[in-house]
Formats: sequence, structure tokens, C-alpha cells
Amino acid sequence: MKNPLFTDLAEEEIESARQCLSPSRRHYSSGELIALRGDPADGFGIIISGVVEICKDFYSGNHVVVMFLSEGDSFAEGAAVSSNAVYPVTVVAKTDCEVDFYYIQPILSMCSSACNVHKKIMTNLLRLISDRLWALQRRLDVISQKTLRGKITSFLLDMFAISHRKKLKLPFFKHEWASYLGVSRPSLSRELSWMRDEGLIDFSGREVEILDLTQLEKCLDPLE
Amino acid sequence: MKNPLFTDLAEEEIESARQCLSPSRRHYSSGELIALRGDPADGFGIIISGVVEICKDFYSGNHVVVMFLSEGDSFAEGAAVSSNAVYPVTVVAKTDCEVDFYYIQPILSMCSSACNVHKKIMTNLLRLISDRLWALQRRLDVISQKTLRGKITSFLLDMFAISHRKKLKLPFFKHEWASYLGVSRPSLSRELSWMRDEGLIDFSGREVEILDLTQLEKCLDPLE
DNA sequence: ATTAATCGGTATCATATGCTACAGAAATCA
DNA sequence: TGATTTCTGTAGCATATGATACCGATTAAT
Repeated sequence: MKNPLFTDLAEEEIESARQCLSPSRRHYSSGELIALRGDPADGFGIIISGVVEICKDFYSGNHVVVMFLSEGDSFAEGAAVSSNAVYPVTVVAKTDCEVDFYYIQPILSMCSSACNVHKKIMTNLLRLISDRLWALQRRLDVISQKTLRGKITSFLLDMFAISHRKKLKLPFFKHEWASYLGVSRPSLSRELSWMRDEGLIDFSGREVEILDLTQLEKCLDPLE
Repeated sequence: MKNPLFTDLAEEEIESARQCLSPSRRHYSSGELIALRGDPADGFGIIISGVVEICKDFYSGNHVVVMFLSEGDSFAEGAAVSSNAVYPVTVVAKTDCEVDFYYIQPILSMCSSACNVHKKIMTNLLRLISDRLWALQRRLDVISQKTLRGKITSFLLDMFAISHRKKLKLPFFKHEWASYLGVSRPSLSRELSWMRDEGLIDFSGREVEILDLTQLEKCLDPLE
């Protein structure tokens, strides 16, 4: 089980966890509905085998696939814990697949023996959700800058704050970066070039170097 | 203690929780630094009295206030639990104030007696963070639509999915709505008018009515 | 080594959106 | 009631960004 919920758990501990939490394993045929957006979410799922689609569906009957999940991935952990415990998306089996369903209640209430394994899983759950929150917050900070230059800058300063290095190795290609920022690739290129012309940064391939930190910071949106 | 972490706890339970978790109460004078962005976050804080500023600070020494917190508000819960346990923002005392610091470790490890109160706090913590994740995810969904019409639509459909009503009562004024969507207010007004002209919606004050759901759904970005 | 595919920078043009200003409507307050 | 303030729609103009196309550079595949 390579799901983050089982981080730091030995093979036999995972077994013991399964004893303690007794997930129900369910089988789905290709195309079968696993959970519908709006359904009450009283637990979460971990994919054991096969591939699962996460999608948004519409009143009209159309739907759009947002992402795929496969072995070891989980869904609805956040939803299961939140106040309005409903699925925010629809989950459909893309291929035949097996899914373990864990009810959230036993996890939250701790078993009578307050076993160590149980404790660790709860910590892992907390960390999993917090990490997702962190990533989302970062993305939102970047994307909510109004100008393209602001988005680029916000992203770069964030990298700098983490790494403390002015030479940054980006984790993506330009088109991926553009997509992360929510802009078009040519626009990103153009703006980067302008910023280079102005002596703010230099770049080549996946490397970006911050040349003038003080000036760069002035490129951020003033917040109203 | 009106912090969400203490939801569902009676007065005396909160006392018992404080016994169990033994937060350290600290006093700060107006202007004093409480935590610096990048500092290790091994716990979180709850404001007991006074006002606290959350801000982003820059290399240049400048800083921007992002929000204020006051009695009952908490900060850094998410950061304390996440993998990279550092403060994502800087916290400064705006007025003289008192803050209770809770170390995260004792909360995660459960007290020897696995007391009920402790359990409930952990659940509340989980819910608090999940709710924040949920809100952020919604906002990101909306704001990452590329066109203004897409943003409006995404937001309206979200409201509809939750309420199942086509007559929607918005939680904000137009200028607040514009800010939530990350656009300018006149642009929002213009787009809304156009959408009314096309028979998609009708609106007045804080009320928006969805007239043509099927057509409206077509206003969403196709995702690449 | 040749070919094919991907990646990245640039130019042109169209347009969606921001900005500013103004005025009527609605709400708040004295 | 009248006086202020806030909220909202509209208009004109400026401009940042998107879309498309093209080409060279790099990388991967044969």
C-alpha cells in the first residue's frame, strides 16, 4: 500500500490497520458509477487495482474528466472529514477495478485500544490534507495576481523563499508553467523576455535566475 | 473560547483540554514579532486578546498586511501539521495581545488516557483544515476559469449544485463578488448584463436567477 | 546519421478586460 | 423629511493577453 496514509507503517502494521479499520472492498466494472457528486461522503476510498476517473458532471448529462487515479491513490479524504460531507466530484470506474472503502467514523473515534497504528494513520491523514491545503494556497496566491508579470513574480518569489537560492530550477516545461499560472505559453514567453530585457531575471531552459530581487518584488500586485 | 477547535466542547471540557495540552500563554507588545515567515512551525496559536496582523514580508524590508486576526482566531494550524512545517506568513502583534501556543505534537500523539476531549479536538482540527481546503478548492475552480463568463458560470453552477435552486441569493455585493472572482467590478457588471441580454440569467441586487441551465453550462472553459 | 517529435522564442492581429468617470438607485442616518 | 453614503449599471478608451502561425533548437527514436 503506497498511499500516503500508510507512510511510516511497516507491512504488518498496515495489516493490523486493516483489521482495526475494516475497510470494505468493492469491485466495479468498467464504466460503473462509484460515487456521484453531491452524494454523502461518510468515508474515503483507496484504489487497489484498476483506473478510476474523477469528473465533473453537468445538468445536461455531459461530463468532463478532471483526472485519473490508479493503484494507491485515494479520493474523498477531504470531503469525508469536512462539515458538508458530500462528494465534490463524481467518481467512475474507467476500467474494472477494486476499491477499499474506509469509513471515516472509526478513524476519528480511535479504537478502544488507541493503537499506535491507528494514531499514525490519523496523523498521516492530517498531514495529507494539510499538504494539499498548502499546495492549493500557493497556487491560489500565484493565480490570483492580476497581471501576468505578477503571477510570474509571485511564483518566483515563492520558490526563492523556499530554496533561498536565486538560481531556480523549475519543476516544469514552459507550457506546463504557463498552465500552472493559468496563462498562454506565448504570453508567458513574451513576458519573460521583457523581464529579461529589463534586467529583472535571466533564464534558459528550466533555469531561472533572479537578478534584481528588489525590483522584482515591486512587480507584485498591490493588494487593494 | 469561540475557536472552531473547541466546537462541541462544554466550558469545563475546554478547561480539561487546556490541562491536557498545556498551551503556553505569551504576551506581546504592539508591533512585536510573533512568528516570521519561514520559521519552523511546531504548533499553532490562538488569540486570547488583542489584534494580530498576518503579513507577507519581502526581501526589501517592505511588507503587506494580508489580514487581521482577533480574539478566538487561530493561525498556523495547517502549517504545523504539514510536512514542511514552516510559517507561510509572518505574524505580528498589532496591539498588545495574548496568544496561547499549542504544540502540535501532544495533540497528534494523544494523551495516555486517550481522553474524549482530546479526541474531539483532533476531529475539530481535521474538520477545520478540511473545510478550509474545500473553500480554497471552490475558489480555485472558479478563478482558474480563463474567461470572465466562465468564472461567473462556474460560481453560479457551484451555488446551484449546493442549493438545487435556480434562484440564488448571493453572499456578497457586486464589488465583493468581483473581488472573489478576481476581476474588476465594471467588467463583472458588463458581463452580467450581456448574459442577461442572452437570456442566460436574470439578476437584481444580490439575487441571481438561472434561466437557461443547459446554455449556461456551455459557458465553462473546455479543459485542455 | 536521419528523421521525427517536442520544446521554446517571436511576430501579428483580434479582443476581452481593466480603468476612469458619471449618474441613477438604494440604503443609511440625522 | 432631507442629506450622505454606498451600491450598481453604463460608456469610452487603453492595453494586456490570447490565438495562431512560423521557425530554429533541442531531444528522442530509428
